[in-house]
Amino acid sequence: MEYPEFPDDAGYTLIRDVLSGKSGKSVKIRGWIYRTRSSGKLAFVVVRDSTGVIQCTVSRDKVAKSDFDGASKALIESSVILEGEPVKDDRAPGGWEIRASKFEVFHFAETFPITKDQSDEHLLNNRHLWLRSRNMVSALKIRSTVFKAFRDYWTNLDFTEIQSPSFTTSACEGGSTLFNVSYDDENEESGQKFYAHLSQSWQLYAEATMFGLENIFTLAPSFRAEKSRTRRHLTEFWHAEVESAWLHNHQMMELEEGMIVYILKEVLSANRTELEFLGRDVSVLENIKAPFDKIKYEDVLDKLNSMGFDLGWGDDFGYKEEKALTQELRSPLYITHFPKEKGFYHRPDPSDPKALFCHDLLAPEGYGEIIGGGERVWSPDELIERIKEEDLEPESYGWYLDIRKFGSVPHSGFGLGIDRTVSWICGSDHIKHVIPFPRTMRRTTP
RNA sequence: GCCGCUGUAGCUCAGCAGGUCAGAGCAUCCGGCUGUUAACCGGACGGUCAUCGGUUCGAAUCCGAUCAGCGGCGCCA
Repeated sequence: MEYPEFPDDAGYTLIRDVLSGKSGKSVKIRGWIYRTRSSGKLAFVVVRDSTGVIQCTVSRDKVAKSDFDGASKALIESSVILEGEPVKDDRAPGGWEIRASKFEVFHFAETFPITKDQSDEHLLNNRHLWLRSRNMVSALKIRSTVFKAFRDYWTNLDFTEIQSPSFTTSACEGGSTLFNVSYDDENEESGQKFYAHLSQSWQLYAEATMFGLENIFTLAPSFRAEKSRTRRHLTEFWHAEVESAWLHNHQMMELEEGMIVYILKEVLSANRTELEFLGRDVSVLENIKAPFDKIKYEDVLDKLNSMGFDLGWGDDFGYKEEKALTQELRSPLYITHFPKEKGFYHRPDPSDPKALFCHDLLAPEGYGEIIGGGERVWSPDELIERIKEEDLEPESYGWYLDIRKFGSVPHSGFGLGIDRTVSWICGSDHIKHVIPFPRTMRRTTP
């Protein structure tokens, strides 16, 4: 295969600008073939770039023979460079087309494995190619805005972004969902089963880092070896977490509301086209305003029981319960004051010690939990007591307990599941549709 | 960990009371068409029916095991 020289690097027009009618009389476009049809004298080549798709007509009488031959035989995903006149034409999908005067196929693609007949499995096996699809491109643009908005919101509040390790020996959730990392040769000699775990959350590290910086956040992957096979779970997911000194649970909740509203505002302003391409009902997102409804755990029990469930104090809400609560909602919902068994690190409410100063934020429309957070236990003695109550060993929390011995203060924090949030914003039916290379229990490739 | 499902051509699937059942559409290739909207017309190419074993005169079809994958639950973000 002979490759052409590296083409001119200037003078190209984005397809988005051609479609908006802003371009001049003649434009140069570069991109990839999205669809193609041809007859003996006329080829219709729909070309995409990262900003859109546009139909190009290549007429045998109006271009060099080699250009027409190339346009006729090039397969989907061939890369092309073309010049021509933009024309408003209702016969073209999108309302505009380019009548080509030059049409160069930069690289003839082999037969693209993804055609109109698609299955989940095939698209996952060919994820490295499916990333070119308008679905993936739209979702990833929205995802990028969510990351940026999260970062901007907390930076504007003077929070400091920090990084915590992914290799750790501390568990913050149950040990059953920890990934083990081996250090091959050394393990065999020492008899050690593993070298470290992969982090499930930055929280323990955040509480240590907080004492210097006071207000901090991070954007990082977390790892959970759950055997979960649902549309809401990944084994490697992106975790946006915040920790703040001198802050009560209810104050943290207010900041979170502001964050959600800010993220939505940014996405609506930057990604309306993408939301609409994905078929999202944008009005739902437009109508979300703070403050969100807040309901205590024990009141949720009553509400669910009145809907036909049979729950008592201490029972957890499964997805069925979450779905029942959020299916008809159009705005996020807070649940607070969970039973203290939910987490040893959350601070019990002094006026109701069986319940915690903590909260979950449930996304509406049946999407369910996207945030878990709360006020942390700050008294060293109380923390040790809580660890023992939960049948955990204080010895395994050595340095985490240590930080409480030196000027402990009240503080709160939360974790936001970014992928779940993007999934909700996109109106996606599966979390794996909004991350480039999803990782689940049975898929680590491509 | 538990429950359920799937595996037949490159892709999507049909065929499964066992006996011309190796099929269709799409893709690809060849031919045709000056306006197509993942077009249309004609032709060609294409499969150890996931793997291994069993039942049977005979297995894509029934049974078992294995492998791969998908969905849901519990748990969580």
